[in-house]
Amino acid sequence: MPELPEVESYRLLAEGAALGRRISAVEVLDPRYLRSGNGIDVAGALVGHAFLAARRIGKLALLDTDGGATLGMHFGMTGTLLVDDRAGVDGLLYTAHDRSPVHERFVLRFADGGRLAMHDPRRFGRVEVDPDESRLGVDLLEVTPRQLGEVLGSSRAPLKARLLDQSLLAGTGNLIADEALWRAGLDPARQAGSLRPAEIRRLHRHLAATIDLLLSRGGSHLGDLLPARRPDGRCPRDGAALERRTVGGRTTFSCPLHQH
DNA sequence: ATTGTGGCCTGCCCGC
DNA sequence: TGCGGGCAGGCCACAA
Repeated sequence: MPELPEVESYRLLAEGAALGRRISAVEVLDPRYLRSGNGIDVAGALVGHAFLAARRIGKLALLDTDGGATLGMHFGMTGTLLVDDRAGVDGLLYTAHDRSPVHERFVLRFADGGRLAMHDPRRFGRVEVDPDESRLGVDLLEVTPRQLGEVLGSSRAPLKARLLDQSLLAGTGNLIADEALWRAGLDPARQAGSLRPAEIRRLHRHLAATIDLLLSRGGSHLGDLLPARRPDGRCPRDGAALERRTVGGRTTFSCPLHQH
């Protein structure tokens, strides 16, 4: 699913194509897609209003309306944002070949006849009005070395698990975590609190470089490690057989030769 | 409190 | 060719 680069492309799409258009209708095609713990009436909050700004915190896209309400969109593992049937990114696995309307879960109609839709075959995504933004930690694009040190803290959890904890560091997904740790030469399973200051700085540098690279390439699935993320995969750097494990509950590939 | 696990869903790929 | 099992980039509730 979308990691930060994909959600950023959705944000850019919304910013360029959805701002200033009056919303005329809300279609919740899948009732479970609505996360309505705060009891806010989605249609009531959106209809008649227009979006003023498109923001993003981690993997959460946020559209602020001129009525004061904010539409929050999570894309789960297979979600895509469509505006007037243009997609935010191409080449997303699982959805690239199939944008069948039956997989649309949430649609906004604009008074000008256009539409904004969330397409999500696997239905792990969610929409919510006025989501609690404080649930999310510092955004991966903005984290400082000092903040990264605080994210890791003295935790005994695996390093990778901490990087994936959205309440601490927002935006890191499984692929980006593997790619950055591979580049930084750090073992994903190491206790987070065991990193020395120099290693934290190194990790910060490689996280930043990784996200910049993937943003410029246009997708979290375009990393250098990704082609080797398969059985019998070999480290693109030194040719060693990659190790495949579950770390932090997620499938993890790493190089036993240069990641410590 | 922190850390780990199962479950949510659907589609694809592989092996039999 | 058909079918079952395993697997997938996220997140949440719950258990220990």
